[in-house]
This record gives sequence, C-alpha cells and structure tokens, in this order.
Amino acid sequence: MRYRRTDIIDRALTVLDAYGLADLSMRRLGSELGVQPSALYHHFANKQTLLAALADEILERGRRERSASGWDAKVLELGRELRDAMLAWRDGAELVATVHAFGLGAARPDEDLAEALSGADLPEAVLPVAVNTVLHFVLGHALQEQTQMQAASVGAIADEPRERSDFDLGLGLVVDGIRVHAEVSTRRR
Amino acid sequence: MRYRRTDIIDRALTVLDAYGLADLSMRRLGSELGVQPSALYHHFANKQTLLAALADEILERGRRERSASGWDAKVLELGRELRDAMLAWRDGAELVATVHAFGLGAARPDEDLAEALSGADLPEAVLPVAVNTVLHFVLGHALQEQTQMQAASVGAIADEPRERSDFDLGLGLVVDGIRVHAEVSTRRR
DNA sequence: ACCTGAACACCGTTCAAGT
DNA sequence: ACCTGAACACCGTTCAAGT
Repeated sequence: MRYRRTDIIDRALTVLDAYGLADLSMRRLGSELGVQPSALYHHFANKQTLLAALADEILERGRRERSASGWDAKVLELGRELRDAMLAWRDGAELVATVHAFGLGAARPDEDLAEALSGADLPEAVLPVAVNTVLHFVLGHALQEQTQMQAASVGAIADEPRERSDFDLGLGLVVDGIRVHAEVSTRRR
Repeated sequence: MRYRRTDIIDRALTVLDAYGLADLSMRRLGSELGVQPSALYHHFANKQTLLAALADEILERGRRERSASGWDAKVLELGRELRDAMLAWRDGAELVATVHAFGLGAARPDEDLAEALSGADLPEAVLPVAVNTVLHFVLGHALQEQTQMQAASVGAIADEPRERSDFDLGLGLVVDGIRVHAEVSTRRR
C-alpha cells in the first residue's frame, strides 16, 4: 500500500473523529493504514506537523460561501464559520486551538479576520491586537462548548443541560479608545 | 523520604519551571523526589489531578491585594492578576488553560470574575457568558504572550521584537444589548 | 519514492507486597 | 500512611536496509 500525504490526512481525520485526539498516535494511525509507524515520517517531519496539517484541513473543509457586507457582519460570519468547522470533528476545537497556540498551521483565519477588521478603520498597529482578541474568544469558546458537549454525551446526562450556550454573545473591542463590535453565535446546533 | 501532597506540588512546580510542561512526567517527578513513580499515586489519583492542583497553586501564589472599586476596574484588576500569575511560571498559561478547558481545577477565577461582573447589573442568565468571555480572552492572550516570549528566548532572536503586545487592550462585551467594558493590560513586563 | 524492522529512550497506571 | 518492584500496555522518533 503506497500512500500520499492527502491519504494520510484523510485517514487521520477519520481516526480523530472515531477515537479522539488522545488516541490519535503515530503508531495507531500507521496500523490503521496497514503500515509501520515509521512510514509516516516519510510524509511528515513529525507528529506536530501532521497535526498542523490536520487543523488546516478541518478549517478548509469548513469553508463556506460568505455573503456578509459590513465589516462587523463579516467578523460575525467568520467567527461562526470557524466555530462550526471546529465543532464538526471530535476534539476539533482542541486540535485547532493547540496548533494555533504553538504558532503552527496556516494563517488563514488570521488573514481573513484581518481583512474583515480592516474595514473598521483601526490604526494599523492595533489591527493585529483586534484579530487576536476575536480569535482567542472564538477558539476559547468553541473549546469550552465542545468540552461540555462531549462531557455531557459521556454518562453525565444527569447534569442539567447547560443553558449558557443558548445566547447570542456580542464581542466588542475597545482598543486605544476605538470601538470595534462583532457577534459570535453560541446557539446550540 | 516520606512526603505530603504539598511537598509534591512544590517540587512539581520547580520541575515545571526548570524543564517545562512536556518534561513534567510522573516518572521524572518521582526521580526528582527520589521516589518510585508509583508512590505519587498514593497522593494523587492520576496525573490530571496533579496538574489541576498545580494550576490551583499557581493561581493561589499569584494572588494580590485588590483595591479596585468600580466593577470594570475590578475586572481589569482580576485579569491582570490572573495573567501575571500564569506568566510567572514556565508554561504556566498552557497549564492553567488546559486544566480549565477540561473543567478541572478550582473555580476561583470564575467566582471572582462573577463577583466583579455582578456589579454591572447584567441579567442573571447572562452573567456566566460574560465571565467566560473575559476568562477566554485572558487565558488565550496569556497563552499567546507566553508562547511568543518563550519562542523568542529560544534562538529566534533574529525576528523583530513583536510590538503588538505593547498595548493596553480593552475588552468590551455586548450581551443582549447590554454593554460591559473591561481592560486587560498586555504591556511587556 | 515509499516502506520495513528493529531499536532507543521514554510514557501513565496498577497492584501485590513491604515498613 | 507511604513506599517499592515489577509488570502492562503503550508512546515519538531514528535509521539502516529493502523494493
């Protein structure tokens, strides 16, 4: 069996979704492909690189048509797309957040957000701060949503269904006195 | 050598600070204490529990006198305290963020923030959303600050010193039409 | 180009047994 | 109460060698 990079990423995604991030080991992925673990190192320098490629693929597959016109509506739209992309896969938020925290993976969401936020006429130096703040919020919130969803699906059905995710939450920034405003949906799907 | 829980936490913190979270293994901590790794399981049910206790200790040691009076000044003060507490230890932000994401560790920061934000007269149901948003922002931002600090201290001195952390960043919330405002310092120490 | 086989240096956790 | 010793079932990564 001879594989290409994309084959391995595809299979890694199904393993992720079926068994979770903790069980996505190089050895497990290898055996799932019917291949020695060492064979994977022909395609990826190390596990981190593979995970970064996985995170990119998750975001890529979550891409949607974008129709919003105002800069704040654009930010909202991007936040929703990002969140939905991560929540579509088991441990997706954890994977993407980890990869992002370590500065790996594509800068796609950063660029898209920067493009949207550039419509807010922020001072140039302040734009990256705004991008990061929105991104932190979306990643952190999705991480928590997913953790709670998955915790709820494992036995702890006894706990009252958390209601705090049932709001539309507005995120505003005030950077050097300039107000930025955007919203991120946290409604249950 | 007979140890108590607190001895182990103390030593774990020095190992964390010296070698980082990735090298803080039960085996390594055991050998650092001159004890079999299995001995640690007399004091902690598992590694996750130990890490949660470590996160709590980091926040506890970072506690400061609080003097702010307005609710928004209180939120700012708490955010700064939290951030400084995490940045005081190698991988401190990663540790605390991970423990928090998995719903472990003390609910201390949540309670403190809820107390501060309760002064904003938000609808009851909306308070936890505001708490989580501020917390996500502070954790996510500290995580990124620390990652970049540590990346910069390892060889990559060539890169231009990132200037985007040199701002006071304001975080505003708009929840169900009600405005909340707080600030978090991102100045270099 | 892609993979095998074997090795290296590790992990977290359990459990009977010791003092 | 606290620890040892040994075991179980794993890890990521490297590297010579094969096709």
